Amino acid sequence: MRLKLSQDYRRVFDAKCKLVTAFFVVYMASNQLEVARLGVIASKRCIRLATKRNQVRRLCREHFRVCSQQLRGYDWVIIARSVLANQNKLEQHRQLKKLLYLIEVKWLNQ
RNA sequence: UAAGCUGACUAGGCAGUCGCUGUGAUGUGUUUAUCAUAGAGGAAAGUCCGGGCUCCAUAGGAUGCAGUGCCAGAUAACGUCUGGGCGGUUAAAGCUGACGGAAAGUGCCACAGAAAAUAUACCGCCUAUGCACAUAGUAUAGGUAAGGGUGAAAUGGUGUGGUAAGAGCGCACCGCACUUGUGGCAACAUAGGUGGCAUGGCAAACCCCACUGGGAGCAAGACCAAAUAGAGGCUGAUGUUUCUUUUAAACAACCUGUGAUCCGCAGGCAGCCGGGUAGGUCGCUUGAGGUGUAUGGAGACAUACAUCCCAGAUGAAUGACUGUCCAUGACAGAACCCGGCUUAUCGGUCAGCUUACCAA
Repeated sequence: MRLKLSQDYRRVFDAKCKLVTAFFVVYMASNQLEVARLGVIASKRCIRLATKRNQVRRLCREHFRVCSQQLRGYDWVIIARSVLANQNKLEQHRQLKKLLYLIEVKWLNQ
């Protein structure tokens, strides 16, 4: 599901549960729901061309959809950093997989 | 067949699985399931023009400012498009144009050159007179602008007559100006006559002439709900008259709006600082709409009839994976909507035209 409301975003940021890599910044906060909700931020300042911005957003959403069973019960916000735009598609895929693995190790196993 | 030019179209296809957004239907009953269906571009981009739409209680006049600038037409409108004229360019098809005015005025024209615009005379050419035996030379006075040299540009060009040497001084042709006729809606073209050369270039220098332009933009704007708050600070709220006074009214001034200035018009509290918010619904997609046929037109386009409904998000929907085929997929993502222009772009298809070669 998509994270839509402004107040939800603020709640996630205020939870201060974050993970930083070279390509992404991920915030997490628990919600009292049965599903996982995701918001992707790809700002115009980081990724200039609209096509690339859309591409990154879709990739993120797709990867989280695949893993949505493990991630349920939490709200997630992914911020894409400007380095990501210069990578090709294959590299972006690899980085996303790596990110998901890191998330699993850090939070879900606890 | 090859090379080139012009115009139009297209922008990986097919099958399967999972998912996203809108709409409709059904169920459940209050926000979710299931099914069906639709879902980015030729430039969606740059925001460079024009228009619709909305608001600013009006848009009226003068000046200014900005834009446009051969002619005719198309259009809602345009700086766009079509056709034509003229200039430039190409072997041709074609391409291309800041294409009104320099005898209204002001200004500028580096270097070189005598002289860059009131003209003038450096080297020259020629005549007369003096010096000199004389040619030559030199000095003075005068006549010239043919030749040389400079420059991006030199005061009509070429030829011929003419002359002391020369000169539109005369003549022929070309150019130019004026004028008359013819063709054309017009730009303009063309034929005749007259003049005897006047008007160097730059208007992408100011300027003049003609025409056009009120401003701001969908975060426009309308409604609903909540919250601060009809809160705080600062600035200006004047004078005269009427009235016993307050209030109120009139006139002048002042302030605000009419985003350049003045007049005019409207209003009487207005402006600034600082703080907070921007949640929902509408606007929001049926439109100068698309497609087809017919008619009119040289064309841009117009008219009539038939038919179709074709994105509408808002922390922002089009994706991922698998198989397969080929040429191995460029530039690139709607955000109120249209008409253009400009820029980016791997390719592919079709039509017309030109030239060259070959064959008949």
